[in-house]
Amino acid sequence: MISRQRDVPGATSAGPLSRRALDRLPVYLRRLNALAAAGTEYVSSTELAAAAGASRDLVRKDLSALGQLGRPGKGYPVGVLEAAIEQILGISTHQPVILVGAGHLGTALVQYGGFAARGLDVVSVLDADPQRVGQPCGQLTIEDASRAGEVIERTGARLAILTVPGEAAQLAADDLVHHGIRGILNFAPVELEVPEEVSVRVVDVSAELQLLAFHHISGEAGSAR
Amino acid sequence: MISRQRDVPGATSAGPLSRRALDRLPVYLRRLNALAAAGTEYVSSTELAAAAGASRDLVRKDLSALGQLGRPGKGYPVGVLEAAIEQILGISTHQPVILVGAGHLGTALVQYGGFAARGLDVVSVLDADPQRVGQPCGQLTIEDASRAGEVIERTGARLAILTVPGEAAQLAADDLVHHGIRGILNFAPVELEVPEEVSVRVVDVSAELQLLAFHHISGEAGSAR
DNA sequence: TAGATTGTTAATCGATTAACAATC
DNA sequence: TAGATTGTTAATCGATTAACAATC
Repeated sequence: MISRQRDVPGATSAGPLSRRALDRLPVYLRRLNALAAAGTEYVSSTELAAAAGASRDLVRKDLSALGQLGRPGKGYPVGVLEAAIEQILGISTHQPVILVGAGHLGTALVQYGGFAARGLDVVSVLDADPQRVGQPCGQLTIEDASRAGEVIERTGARLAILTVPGEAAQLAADDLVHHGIRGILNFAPVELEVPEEVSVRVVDVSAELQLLAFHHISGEAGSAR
Repeated sequence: MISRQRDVPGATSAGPLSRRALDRLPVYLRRLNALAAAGTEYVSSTELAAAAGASRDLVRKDLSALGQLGRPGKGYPVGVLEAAIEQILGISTHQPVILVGAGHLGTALVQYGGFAARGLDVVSVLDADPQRVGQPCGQLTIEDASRAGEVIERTGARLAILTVPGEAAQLAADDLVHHGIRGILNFAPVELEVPEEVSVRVVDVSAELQLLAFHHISGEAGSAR
């Protein structure tokens, strides 16, 4: 179940990125974006550590996997580090994403806007409810979910956000995969069965809140990340 | 930064639960709920493993921390295991939760319904926009975020879901903590600074999607959980 | 009994922290 | 130079897997 370690395609050079390190890259990147906007030139591992809730040793370890980007005594050049992480995460290549399930959650995500800054374009919203088809959702118009094949072909999307009810999720996923989707961000509280070559990430909101409640009850403190 | 290991208060007996094991409990529970509803009496570690995307050895290890609940040759009694996990996660004690930020995402979560089954009641929705105050949101009526103190006192909530824009998140969190909130589920793409005794869990949707895109590009396969 | 499956210990693996020389 | 901070190796820690006797 644990991902096999594998070389990162676009990596400048240097060592392997652990699975956990990879999870932290977007967090570092968010901070770097803010620092770049503010015109800051260098950032220390200590500062990035505070932003990510990690130790500074860990930050240095993570970043050393991208190459020798830092300058002893000064820190890491913001722009260079930003570019290196963006390259690893493939942001330069703008990627089309489709969203299936135009309920409140789907609508929230379409309007969220945070995707564009990360190289991801929501190019189509689909829904199975004929009543919703044709209605606006953000800047887009809701399309018929039964036409997912056409939409995927037209947009070239390989990623999908799935915000349909739990009982509809597996069928929807099957359809998406059948038509070429290779990565699914699943908001339905259901474990999807997909072919080996398809990646799935699960966002289970109630599980998160339940664990938070547990942490709270048991007196656990601090960032429960 | 890593949570200190600590004895679980309501634990029947038995060993310590690792942080990762704790994360898996809600997943097991979801499956157990379904099995119980179907009238199944016993479930094997193999079946739970398939549902959770873990190995069956790991499932047995996790569950052994709850006590010797299984029967060799038969499996785990569904009802007993269900009750044990619910007790650990504190579901029996229904907990009030408030939600701050009644945009699309907040509305989606209020209407989501999956919380109730997990012992969590969304008892109030708040928003800072005077235009929204007084309007309905699911079964509730939106209240004024500036009155968070009164609401928290009235409802006794110690948990909050934060679905406000990123730039408003820290101020909102400060206010909530000031009025007694001790756990925050944060959807804003911002690292919150909170006192040590407050727990925060972050749900960063665009980071998840970005990582998914990365997995996809780099040809990584399978459940990227 | 034979087959299945648990609970637990030991072995492995991966990730984090500690330490420190090298460098600005 | 002195102080700060990186990059990297070794030590520690925690989590997962493997193995197997005990039990239904």
